[in-house]
Parts: sequence; C-alpha cells; structure tokens
Amino acid sequence: MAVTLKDVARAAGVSQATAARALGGYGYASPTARRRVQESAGRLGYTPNAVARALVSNETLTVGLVVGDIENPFFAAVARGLSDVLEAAGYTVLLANADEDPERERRALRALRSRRVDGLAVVPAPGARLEEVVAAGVALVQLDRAVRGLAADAVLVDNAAGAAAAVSHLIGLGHRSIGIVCDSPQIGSTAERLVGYRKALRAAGIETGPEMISIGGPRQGEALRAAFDLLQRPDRPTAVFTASNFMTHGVLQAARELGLRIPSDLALVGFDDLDWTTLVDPPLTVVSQPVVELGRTAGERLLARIHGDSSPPRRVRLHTQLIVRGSCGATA
Amino acid sequence: MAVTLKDVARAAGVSQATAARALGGYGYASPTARRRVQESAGRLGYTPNAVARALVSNETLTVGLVVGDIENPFFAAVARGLSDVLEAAGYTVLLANADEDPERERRALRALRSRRVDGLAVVPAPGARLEEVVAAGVALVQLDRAVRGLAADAVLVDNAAGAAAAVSHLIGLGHRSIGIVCDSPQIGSTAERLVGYRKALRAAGIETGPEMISIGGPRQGEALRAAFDLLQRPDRPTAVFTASNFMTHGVLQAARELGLRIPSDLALVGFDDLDWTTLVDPPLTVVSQPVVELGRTAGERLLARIHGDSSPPRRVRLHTQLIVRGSCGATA
DNA sequence: GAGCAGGCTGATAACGCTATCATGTACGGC
DNA sequence: GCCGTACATGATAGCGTTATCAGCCTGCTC
Repeated sequence: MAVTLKDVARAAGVSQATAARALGGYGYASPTARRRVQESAGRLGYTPNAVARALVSNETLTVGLVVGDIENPFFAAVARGLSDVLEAAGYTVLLANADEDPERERRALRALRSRRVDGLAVVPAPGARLEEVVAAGVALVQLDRAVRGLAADAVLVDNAAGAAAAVSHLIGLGHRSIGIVCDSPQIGSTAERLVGYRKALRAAGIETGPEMISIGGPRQGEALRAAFDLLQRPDRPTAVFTASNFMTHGVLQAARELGLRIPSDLALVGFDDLDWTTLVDPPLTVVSQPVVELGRTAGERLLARIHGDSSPPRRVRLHTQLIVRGSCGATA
Repeated sequence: MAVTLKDVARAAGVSQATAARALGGYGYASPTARRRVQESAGRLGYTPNAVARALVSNETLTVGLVVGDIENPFFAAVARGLSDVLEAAGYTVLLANADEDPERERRALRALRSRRVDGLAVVPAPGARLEEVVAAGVALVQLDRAVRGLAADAVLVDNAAGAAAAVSHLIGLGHRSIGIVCDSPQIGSTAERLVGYRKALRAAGIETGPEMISIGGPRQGEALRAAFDLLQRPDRPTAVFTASNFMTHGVLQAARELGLRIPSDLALVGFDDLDWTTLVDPPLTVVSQPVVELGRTAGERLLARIHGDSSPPRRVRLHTQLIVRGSCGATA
C-alpha cells in the first residue's frame, strides 16, 4: 500500500540499509547516495512508518491524555496547553474521556498503554487507581488533582488558597451566611476547595453547618439540583461560592429560575474563569486559574520524565487569582 | 521492560506460537494449554503490544482528529461525539489542533499519517489541501466544512437554511437593516451562512450593501474588532446575525462596551447554541446545531469507510433549528 | 501390526524499520 | 607492486506480533 523504505531504496538503486542511513542521519552515506535517496523519497512521497519505527526504537512519540470530559472548557483548555507543548516537541496526543468514572478510566488507560504511549497525563477520576501505571514505570503526570499517596508528579493549583480568598472576600463584604456548591469531595481539587472554604469561615469566627454545603455531580442535572437544594432552603445563604465552572452554571440557572437577583438577593463568587463570565449580568467575580498554563506545565513535566528525569516526584502548584467583578456585590 | 508474549509462553511452558494461538483465538490450542497460557498472562499482567500488532495487521485501531482549536466549544463537542462512537468500537483518537492554518494542518496530517491512523476526521482549515490524503486511500471524513470538489465524505449542517431562518426571523420582526458578523468566507460553512443571509434578504426584497458584512478571524481580538467595525458605523444596523459562537461573543462584548442594549438597540441572532446562551440577559436567540451528533455521525461514516465501504463519497447534512429566546426581541 | 486420521504443537516467515558489522573498493605511502 | 587506511556499501539481526505450515504423537481401524 504505502511506499516503504524498500521502495525508495530500489528507486534510488541502493540497498535498503544505505537508504536508511541516507534518510536517518546515522551511519555513513556518500553525498551522491544521499542526494539520490532523498530525491526518490520525495518523488515517491515516502512517509516513514512510525509504527515500525516505534517497534524498534521503543518510543512512540505519543502521549495519552485522560480527562473527564473534553466538552468541559476547563479540560479543553488543559488539553490545549498540553498539546501545544508536546506537539512542539514532536509528540502527538491520544485523547480519552473518562467521565469521572474509574472504570472508564481503567479502560482508557489500558487502551493507551497497549498503544505504548511514552507518557500519560491524567486528570484522575474519583477512586482512580494509578499505582499500576506508576509501577510499570510509565512517565505519568497528574493534572488538576492528585491521588493520595501516589508517587507521581502532579500539576495543581492552590485550590485551598483560592477558595479561601473567594470566601474571605465575601466575608469582607459583610456576608455571614455563605454556602458552597461543589462537586464530590472525592475529587481532590474539590476537597481542597472545601478546606479553603471552611478555613476562611473559621478564621472569621463564623460557624457554619453542613447544610450550607451542597454537593453536585458531573452531570448538568446534578449541578442544577445541588444549586436548588441550597437556594431553596428557608435559611438560604446570602452568598454562595461555587467550586467549579459547572456549579457556577448551575447556580446561575437556579437563581434565574427562582427569581433571585445577583448580587442583591445572592452574592456569588465562582471558581474558574470562562470566556462568558464577563457577558452575564452582573459579570462574575471568580477565582481564575491558569488553565492553559496548567496543561503546558504538565506537558513540560511529562517531557522531562520521558527524557529520563528520575528526580523524586514533584507537586507543582500554580497560583489562582481572585478577579472581582460584579456578582459579589463589591462594585456597582 | 514490558512483559511480552515470549515471557508468557515461557512461564506457561509452551512455545510462543501456542501462546499466541491460545490468546489470539485463531488456530488451535488444547484446553489445557489455553488455560495455562491465560493463567500466566493474567499473573504476569501481559498487555499485548499494539504497536507490534499494528505492524503486522496493518491497522492501528487509531483515528486522527484535526480541529481548529479544541478550546472552541464547538470543536470540543464534535470531538466528544466522535470519540464516543469510536471508542465504543475499540478505536482511540489522536487529537491535533490546526488553528485554521493550512500549514499547521499539513504538519498535523503528516504526523498522523506517519502514525498510520486507520482514518482521519478533519475540519478543513481555509485553504486546506486534502487531495493527497484522498489519493493515498486513507479513510477520510470532513467535518463541518467541505473542501470544494474533494471526493470525500463530509458531515455538515444546513448552514444556508439555518442562516436564512435566522435572518428571516429578524425580517419578520420588522428589521430592514440587518448586518452579519462572520469568520472568513474561505471557511466553507461561513460562506454558506453568508449565502443564506443574502438569500433571506433578497427574498424579502431588501437591498443591503457589503458594508453590512463584517469579517473577523479565529482570534478573540479579531472577532471583537469585526463587531466594533459594524456597530460603530453611523448607519449601524438595527439587527445583527452572528455566524459563529465566536462572533456572537464578540458582538455581545462590543455591544456592552458601546452601551447598546439588546434587543432594543440591537437585535441579535447567533449561530451555534452554547451552554451559556441562556445565562446572559436577555437569553440568546440562536440557530442551534446538533454538535455532538455531528461528531457521532462523522464517527459512524469513518467506521464504515474503515470497514471497507467504498460507495461514492457522501455529504450528510444535519438540520439546524432556530431557537427563539429574547435577544431578537420576539418575546418579552 | 502397519498405516492413517485427527488433534496439537513448534518452527518460521513476514510486517517496516534501526543499527551494527563485515565486506569491498580506491587511494596513497613505502 | 604490495599493503594499510579511509571511505562507502550490502547483508543481517532484531523489535513483538500474526498466521501458516510441517511434523509429531496418540489412538484407532483393518
């Protein structure tokens, strides 16, 4: 089917070995041979078979990326950052969606590992088991969350600090009853944001019960349900912190349906800044995370590991930033 | 490094050939041998090397997806639909961003083809040259846009009809001065939406000059600039149709900065429905396209081609739907 | 008791490439 | 005129699979 090295060699009138050397940049080949081989290769449209090359070199120049759902803009941005760095280094990204389901994640990992990816970038699903991957010696970077006790690199953001900043900001504006709508705390980043939320409240001497914590899930309906649960309480909080863009969406929708005005009836600070947060009215106050940078950093870590860096596992924390707009009630 | 078939065979005390047959489900292997081999494979944690398998079987169970930018929710949704279908069939998706640049697209295609993907799903960049891919006999599906005269499958939406519906709707509401903000008409889908725009105006007997057509580009700044160009004209239109979610974003932002109220100062209908279109005020009237379905359909076409379907190239058009909300001024 | 069928198995040739090694040629030095 | 050296090349052994084929053993038939 496709034109192989053998075809090129025959066309150039040299042996396959010579053709390989002429194109491959190793060993020796005379200028004449080199020129003739290159000419034939160009004319025939020779494309080296990366599969065969991978089999002998034992590197595929391919890395796997496992995310929850590429439709989530957060994951999309991370994917973008990662692939930018990796493509520049000649790698290609194999994408898999795990839908926050450890079983799907396992399947995805199996598929990727059987394809002998040189490295793996994974946003671990709750309940993820990555020990096997580490034990197998595959270069691995965890993204956004880290599995407890796993000896592998992780690129994260300062979730606790970011959440604390958001909640402190609301406290500074006079709020005493502050709720949170978040994903399952089985997700590491969510757990950390909860910690930040609690810490900020405690630091201000505010007692808050578990009824102010509403937990959703990875589906649209669950986020909305979690939002309603909190906002329909008789002791509805005056302010809410949403711990992910998904939950922010849910709260905005629920608030609209309940006729709650923001920020007068309900102040809101969200986690994760998306392109539409400035288009809603009022524009959203958010904890912004460097999403593309997150992917980029992970890509660089992964490249380092692939290239043999065997230093102890590292946890990189990128900084979040509180961006004050209108939804918290701080500005007109 | 990794455990190979040879290791399994040795552990089970049989030849490599027998082990291969026991696991591979071809040829013959006694129940005893089969059991022993499977036991050893399980114990050693044998994962077949897909690279070696691909080399001999000449199929990688891998397909390439080339999109403009995975951060664009439209492409993300398409990627999701595609990978859902393909993963279910055992395939894995190699992702590449081309940034609407034919040169980057070429590089991406080269990288994917050298990896011997079984099929390619491509959202062609303006100026894309895909003849080579078709000539090479690689299964190919074009997504969202089709290269003129290319003999390859394409899964599209009825852009012209969708755009015409949007513009006709505005006309029905009494507008006579209707602008359009769109991407480069070098992009097939954009060109078709322009056709629909013009057709609807003509059908209503409305004459509109080229100054009502404002063209942006694939970067945020360009969309905003295109929006400003149109909205700052002295003869600013009373209504605008935005031909992509990117342009919709630009117009909303520009309108906000110019202090234009929607729909009273400016009626707006956009193309492509995103999750935030109901969160802005007023909620946006849009032409909704079945984005995930687009990817799914492409995945199915691709699978058919991979499995040997050699019928003439087909163009599938999925239907769009006008969703009337508030931004056009039709409802309170 | 010889032959044969059928059930199992090991040996082996690809797939397309990388990389090494041995062979071969031309040239200059003595 | 012979040998050593540098240059240039072909042959070849893998990489880990799939898949075929020849051969072996067991047990049965006549």
